[in-house]
Amino acid sequence: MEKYIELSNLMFPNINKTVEDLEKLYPKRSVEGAVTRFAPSPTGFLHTGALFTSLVNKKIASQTNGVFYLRIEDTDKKREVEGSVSLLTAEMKRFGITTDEGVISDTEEVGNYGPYTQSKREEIYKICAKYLVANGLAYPCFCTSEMLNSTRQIQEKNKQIPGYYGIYARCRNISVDEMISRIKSGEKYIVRLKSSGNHLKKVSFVDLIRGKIEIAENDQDIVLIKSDELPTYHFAHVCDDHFMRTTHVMRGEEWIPSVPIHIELFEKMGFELPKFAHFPTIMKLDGVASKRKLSKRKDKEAAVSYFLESGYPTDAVLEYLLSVINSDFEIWRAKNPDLNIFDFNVRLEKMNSSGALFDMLKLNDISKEYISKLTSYELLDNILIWSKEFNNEVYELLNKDLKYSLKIFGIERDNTKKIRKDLIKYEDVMPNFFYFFNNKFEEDLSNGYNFDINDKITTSVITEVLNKYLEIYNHLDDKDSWFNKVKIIAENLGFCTDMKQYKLSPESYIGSTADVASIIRISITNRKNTPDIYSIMQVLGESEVKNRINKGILKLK
RNA sequence: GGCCCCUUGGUCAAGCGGUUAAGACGUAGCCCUCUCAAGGCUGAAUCAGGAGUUCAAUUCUCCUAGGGGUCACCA
Repeated sequence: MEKYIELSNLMFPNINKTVEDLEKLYPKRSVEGAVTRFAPSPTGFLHTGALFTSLVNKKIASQTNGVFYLRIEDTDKKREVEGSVSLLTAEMKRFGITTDEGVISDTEEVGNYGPYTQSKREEIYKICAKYLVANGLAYPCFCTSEMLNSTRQIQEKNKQIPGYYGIYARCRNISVDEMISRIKSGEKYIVRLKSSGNHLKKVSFVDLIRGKIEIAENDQDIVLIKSDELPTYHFAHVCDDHFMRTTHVMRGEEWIPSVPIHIELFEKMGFELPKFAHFPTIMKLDGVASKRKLSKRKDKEAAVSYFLESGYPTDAVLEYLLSVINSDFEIWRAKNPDLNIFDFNVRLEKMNSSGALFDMLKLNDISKEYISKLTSYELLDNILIWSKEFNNEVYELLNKDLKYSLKIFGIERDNTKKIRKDLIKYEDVMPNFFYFFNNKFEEDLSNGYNFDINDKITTSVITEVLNKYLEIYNHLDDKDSWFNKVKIIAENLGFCTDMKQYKLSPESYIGSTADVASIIRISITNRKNTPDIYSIMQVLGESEVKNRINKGILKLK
């Protein structure tokens, strides 16, 4: 016993605080709700799966009046990407994933359980490691990575479980005296757990999503403190979640296999075990039959920045995520179309435990629906905000004449139940509405008109329609009289004005009223699918409408 | 390969021993219609396979298969 204490003092000469001191410094919280956290590594960007993890962690805390905090796990200095933390916090904020505590920017944090950045918690980990060494539960390991590699090769050759355990854990059997003298002589070492687990026995724990899970006990003498003096994930997780008083550890399912390590660590430290929940992975179909994790390199939708850049409303993305993973969200949404997404109660036990495929089509539908509910004011506002950041051309165009822009978005939107759903994301504005801007329209026209309706509608028919239309066009007409005039043109030129009739014998006519309308639509917008032509003309104004029709006639000659 | 997790239509997903096996997206058709849409209606399409338990199995148990994850001084 004495020897272990001597060893621990030798290994951690500058550590004077004890685990008891930490217990006092970070007392049990008085909140009765769940204490949850989101603990990403600063490796560059917010992953879509991570957005989901943070959403659920936040929800579980807020639903129970608990605490949700952000911790940065930066113990791997090699993988760290500069600027990640500010990007991460900014992106979370954009999606409304606000925290009660923890890191809030790359320089600031709030709360009494910090620091919330692991690299600043070195002393805490060392206090804990020293405790373990002093009690003979951890030891210094002098093995070099070459030695480790060669034993791994031997193990693989002999088809044995790889790793540092049993007879392969050679440093665990070195006498304490020898450890002390080797350290004194300046030999380099790391700190390992002295595992007492048995691989043939099982540990079980209750996963809040999956129920009881049984796995073999950990028997590996895993690394606690690396040669850079920072802890490994496992050790940091146990120390942090204990002293930050996390009650619910909720993370991706890739952590399930290492839970036995964590359980052993919690027990050796004498810490109470938190509750665990492991989320399924969001997958993507790769080829025909095989699935894989969303990957940043292959899938644009793996990074939440993609949704931001293309202008998906952030709530639509969250809504999609919830609908993918939580069974009754869509039913709730149907019943409560106007409630905020954060009013939905997430229930872990209702969460699906199998990995879901990311379905862009479904996201698009949700997003379309979301945008269709906005008023023209809200839409313009959102697009202005989006374009200012991501598409300057759109911003300039819309901002030049706000009244005009508002009119564009008002078409078939305000005061109507028949709202169009042309926009999936804000990025779609220009492809859909370019023709409201003369220079954009001209640009589009440089590839020619696309009057491709049917074989009987030749250039001369089109010219005739346009000429007639110009004759009768009156900008002051209301919608009904305007359409009546269109019908008259159609009738005079041999088009069928009765759709039913036309469907019965299309061969007896050049086309239908619909085709006449198409001709007018194309001459004004060069598109076959647009909102109501009458409304478009009203927004464009009389002279521009005449101008465009004249231009069409000229170009066709 | 060992261990772990998962498996209801094309996708997401209700279901928790007896159901005509919800719903959404997508898809096909029809209706509405003065254009483009929007909307409405209808249809096609699912319990991975095999044993067992049971009067009864999508539901419980076991096996097989498939998919995914994990086996670092990375998280």
